Amino acid sequence: MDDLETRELRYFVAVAEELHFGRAAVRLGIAQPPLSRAISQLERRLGVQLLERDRRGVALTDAGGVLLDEARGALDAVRAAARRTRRAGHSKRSLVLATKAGASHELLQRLLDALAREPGSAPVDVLLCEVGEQAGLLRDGRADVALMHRPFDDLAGFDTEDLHVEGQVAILPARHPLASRDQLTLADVRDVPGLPIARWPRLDGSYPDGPGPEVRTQSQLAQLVALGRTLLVIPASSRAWQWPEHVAVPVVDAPDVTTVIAWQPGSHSPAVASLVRSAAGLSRA
Amino acid sequence: MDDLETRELRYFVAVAEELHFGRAAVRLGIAQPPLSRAISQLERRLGVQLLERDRRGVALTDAGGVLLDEARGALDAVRAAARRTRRAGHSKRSLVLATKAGASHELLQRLLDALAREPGSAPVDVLLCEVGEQAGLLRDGRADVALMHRPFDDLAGFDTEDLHVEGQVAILPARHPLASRDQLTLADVRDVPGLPIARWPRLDGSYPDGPGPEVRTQSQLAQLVALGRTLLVIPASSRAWQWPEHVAVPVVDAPDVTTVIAWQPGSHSPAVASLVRSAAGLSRA
DNA sequence: ACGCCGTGATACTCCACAGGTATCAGGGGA
DNA sequence: TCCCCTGATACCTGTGGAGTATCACGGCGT
Repeated sequence: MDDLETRELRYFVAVAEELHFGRAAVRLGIAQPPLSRAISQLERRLGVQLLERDRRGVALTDAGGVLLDEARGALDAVRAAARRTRRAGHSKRSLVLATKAGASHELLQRLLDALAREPGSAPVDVLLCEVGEQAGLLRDGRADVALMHRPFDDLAGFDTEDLHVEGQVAILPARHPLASRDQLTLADVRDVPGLPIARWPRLDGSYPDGPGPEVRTQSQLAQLVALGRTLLVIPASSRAWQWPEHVAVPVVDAPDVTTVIAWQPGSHSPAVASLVRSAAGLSRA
Repeated sequence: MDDLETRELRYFVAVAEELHFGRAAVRLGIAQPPLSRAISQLERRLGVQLLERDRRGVALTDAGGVLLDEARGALDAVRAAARRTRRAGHSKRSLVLATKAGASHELLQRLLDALAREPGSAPVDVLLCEVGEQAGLLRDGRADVALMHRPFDDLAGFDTEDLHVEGQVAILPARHPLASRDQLTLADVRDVPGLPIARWPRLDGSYPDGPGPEVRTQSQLAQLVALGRTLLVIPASSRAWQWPEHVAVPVVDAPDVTTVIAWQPGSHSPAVASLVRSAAGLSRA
């Protein structure tokens, strides 16, 4: 019962994602026949059919779906091992903190200040990323800790510590009728004529239906807001990237947003532990 | 920047654990020279020194320590991928539930009864294991869910749902002076003459100092209790494996024990989800 | 109806590299 | 001093991963 090699997992993930041997082979930088052989050998080794080949394309079996999930996780773990080891060895003892660009700006500022004052703490590199990217960065070792936001981000599989709770505000052009109100409800901001809420892609890259503009990055969104083309409901602290000609109005019944610091469980790294302790202490102060 | 292969990780873990190339090679079933080469190639690939070879043995560098941690996790993930895929394919749609032998007996009974009554739920295989084994079983895919006990078990890295909270009791021979009390404190049961508390091995296999007998398995412990050689403080529900000539006295200031059901986060398996839902519903009823 | 394209599978060839054996180098301990 | 035990080196061998060429087959165009 010997272990699978990461090469086999990598090959399978490519085929399972492309559902096409030829394209998967190109993506992997090898020829198609070795890939075919590798996959059928993998199926033989596992004693399980992973792919349904009816001509014109390929489909995943149930077992194949399970392996796709598991293999992604396993590959992330292998890559994290390499990344963390390299960083530990190159003895830049710095930690990488991932956070959504623009979010929790003030909290981050205070955290970095506090760490700078703390003697003997590792230097922190800040890695600004797009929405939802943090989980992947943590999982494959490109980041050591991340600031994430409940209930938006998926915290499954991480250890977390709550840092900050806040309400949400709606961002509106200053001259908009709703902008003069001193509070709003979710009902008020749903289906505002001329200010539809932007649509983010699903995991598979497709967009839900609706009137709002399609958006993939925070900077796209920021520009649409500046143009007065979309309405935004965001945590109060995100106003750090404020637009001068817009106002923020509290949305009283929007769910509270908790900023948490997240890290890989079982990390055993004293540097991570001490950073988390500093952050937690900060929020209690 | 190609990925590490599981073979390399396996080799490194063997050397790092044995701190001896020869023994590691035997354990891996290969000769020593290829192992030496594989490790130094791994060091070259990572650009990091992993081992300090001063003649007479080998020591881990800091980076080596990091890799040992990470590699164990990565190997578990790879093995879990293979195990779960095999099980998914062989279409015995059963789930494996791991639990400490003897613990939470009544809760387990009710859970299994409830699942048996539930139409369309997957059959459950119960895997009885020793103290602390559950985490490893979940991590490498030998089990799908586990009953674990806070604060005893390390729940880091798992999703959990609380099922049951209970106090702890001391198990004493019926004729012991303390047995007639209707409650005890931790101070009462510490250093009871003639009834020292058993010592469990540490992670490295060594035992802490103390007067109590050394113990590795639950059945060893059960026998020592039956012989009246040791005193036991355990969750009240564990009395399911009761000894007729012993009594259980509540220890009022011992920390409460919470029985939780734990699973791998991001499991995406509907069978696991429905089992957890059943269990959670059970505890609310 | 026929032939063409695009799919994945096979047949074979080749060489890179994992693994084996033999041996070296050096530091402690008897 | 010698010997043993450590890990490293040198060199050889065979497996198997990867390449090229080709097949088998179904859909679809004309």
